[in-house]
Amino acid sequence: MRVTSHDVAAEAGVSQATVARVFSSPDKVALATQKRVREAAAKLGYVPNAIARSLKSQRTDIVGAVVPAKSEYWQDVLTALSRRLAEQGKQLLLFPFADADHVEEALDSVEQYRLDGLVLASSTIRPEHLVRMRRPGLRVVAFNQPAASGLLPLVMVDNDAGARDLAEHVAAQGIGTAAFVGTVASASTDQIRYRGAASALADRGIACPYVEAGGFSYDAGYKAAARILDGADRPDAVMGGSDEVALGLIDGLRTGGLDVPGDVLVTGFDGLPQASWAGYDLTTLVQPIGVLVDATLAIIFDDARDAVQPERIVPGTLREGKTTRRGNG
Amino acid sequence: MRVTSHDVAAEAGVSQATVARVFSSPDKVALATQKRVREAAAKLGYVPNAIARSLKSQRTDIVGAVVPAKSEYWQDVLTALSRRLAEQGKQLLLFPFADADHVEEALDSVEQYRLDGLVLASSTIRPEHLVRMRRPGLRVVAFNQPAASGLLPLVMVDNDAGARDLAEHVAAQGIGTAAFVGTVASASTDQIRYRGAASALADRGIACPYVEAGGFSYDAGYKAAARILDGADRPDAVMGGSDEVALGLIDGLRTGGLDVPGDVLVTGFDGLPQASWAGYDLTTLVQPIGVLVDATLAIIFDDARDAVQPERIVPGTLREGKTTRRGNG
DNA sequence: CTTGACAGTGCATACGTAGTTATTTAGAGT
DNA sequence: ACTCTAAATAACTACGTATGCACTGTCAAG
Repeated sequence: MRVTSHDVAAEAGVSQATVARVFSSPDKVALATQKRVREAAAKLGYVPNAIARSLKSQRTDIVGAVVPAKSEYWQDVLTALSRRLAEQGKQLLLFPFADADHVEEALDSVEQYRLDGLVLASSTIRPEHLVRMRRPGLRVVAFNQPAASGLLPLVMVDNDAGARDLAEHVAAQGIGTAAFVGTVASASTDQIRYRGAASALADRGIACPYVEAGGFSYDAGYKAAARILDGADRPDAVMGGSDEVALGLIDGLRTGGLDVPGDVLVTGFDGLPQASWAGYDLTTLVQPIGVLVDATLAIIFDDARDAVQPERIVPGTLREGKTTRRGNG
Repeated sequence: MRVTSHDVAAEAGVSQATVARVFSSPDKVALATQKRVREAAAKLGYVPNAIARSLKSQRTDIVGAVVPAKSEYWQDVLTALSRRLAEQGKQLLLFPFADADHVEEALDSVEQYRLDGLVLASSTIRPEHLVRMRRPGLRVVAFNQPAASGLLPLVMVDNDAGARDLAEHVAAQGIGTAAFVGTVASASTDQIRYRGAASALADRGIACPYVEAGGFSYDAGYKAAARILDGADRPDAVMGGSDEVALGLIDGLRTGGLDVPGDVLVTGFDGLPQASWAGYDLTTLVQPIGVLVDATLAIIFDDARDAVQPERIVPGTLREGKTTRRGNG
């Protein structure tokens, strides 16, 4: 049998309402009474029931996150998100989906919970799904999802500027040709990153064809490397659409007998921990995950309910690794 | 204003009870009535309130997981866990903790939710914390946590057999000396893995001193490599206490000028995706995460409430990579 | 035609809390 | 001593659903 606030009230000789106040708004209860209630609670092993609290208060103190089940990048985001929430006494409820076709199911279960907020991650969530989540009383934030612009409050890294930074850095190493190996062509982040990079390279007279890896994974990058090796003219630099793809590219190119960075320069995007590993030391654009997460939570918990959709574009940081360090210069 | 089952009932011309039954036990409602109710629900945009359901039914359909905030291995476990739960219409609530000293806080918030089950992950959770979680009505399972044996239902990979398999495999490559680089000496998995490996090696007359990396991370392994390089007699093989540490070791040894596997063989433990990456191709013991997760959920949701603490020890699989492939043989 | 079984439905209630309103108590001013 | 006010507490209700119980109607067996 669970111990309820009524039991504690009886033990302490006060009303249930007083017990509730001790745990939710202690400043309204006399100090002596508080002490008595807390002692009774401790004696009986009372713990407030969050479910009942949520039903009454219409706040769950839970933020949901709709994320792809498999992705290194999102793991880091979720870690940061859940830690920040935990600091505020809130929790993170996961709604993973296997692939784009299963997003709908995840969203169905989201609606059952009266979440305080919802983070929509993954650029593979389609616009019609995004709009569907616009419900009164639910603060939704699209995370790193350019396609949500104008539809939902949005927080993302500056993909365009980041891609340009990377491209300029690569160009400065004195390359003649380049290639961009994207993840999935339909992903909106992919498109922006490619356009940014291609545009910056074009300004320097360097062509940059687009190659689709066909996935967000290491494997996709690894396989794409083979296609680049088989191609007629090998580029001097390969820009990966994400770190995962870039790491696969590096291993794929090296397996094919090329030296990175000796023969080919490689860049990534995201700033995964693995990108910093000594075996790769990848030049990449590090996303300021902490800043992004803070901005996300600010939108969710900000009392000022803006009429306009807030949109936060946060700059990333170029991290120079040895994958773009040519020769011994 | 939220749409409730009462609103739907009014719209469909039935009682609230019937609406509730349509969504929770449809077989008790006539098909014609069901259709009418569902149409009314669709028209009004009704979605059952999971909070209220939980309060009444005393089931949340939510499983909690107490996990360390930073760890590659647990990410994979959580992914598998949340996917399996999603298939059953259940959700995963995360309770991450930064380090062992913050476990208490995580457990405090666990108690507020009336979870259907709780997965305690991480070998750094202390026994006193484990026991505290034994509460009526809450199904707790210790995941890969040997120290929980006898205290809580337990699911884990066979660390001892796995370590022996790895050790025997390494020994078969014809090594003379070895070293075991553990993660954190106080972790119970670490101890079992070391003893298993050392015992198997001792049977073949190979000594295997223990080196503590001091952490579960790549960095810890990377730094431990320096200590091995500085040591008087360099071992022919280094066994990592986990894949993360082993990957750090490899890069650390290579940075120090050694060839892996040419000069030193390296093994890991866990079977991380990164261990299969071509750049490493680490020999490791792959944990059957799917089996472990299934066993965990079976304990949580099995109606048969055993008097005895169930204990499932699942064998892992040796994965031979090139880090233990000597020369060209 | 009666009876019993049973599917289908409505009524009423309870889950445990938070907040609203009403009541008591204490303290200060004259 | 007597009001007046503010603080502290109690009584009560609602949050939205699930479920036991009672009731109605249908159908088959006797």
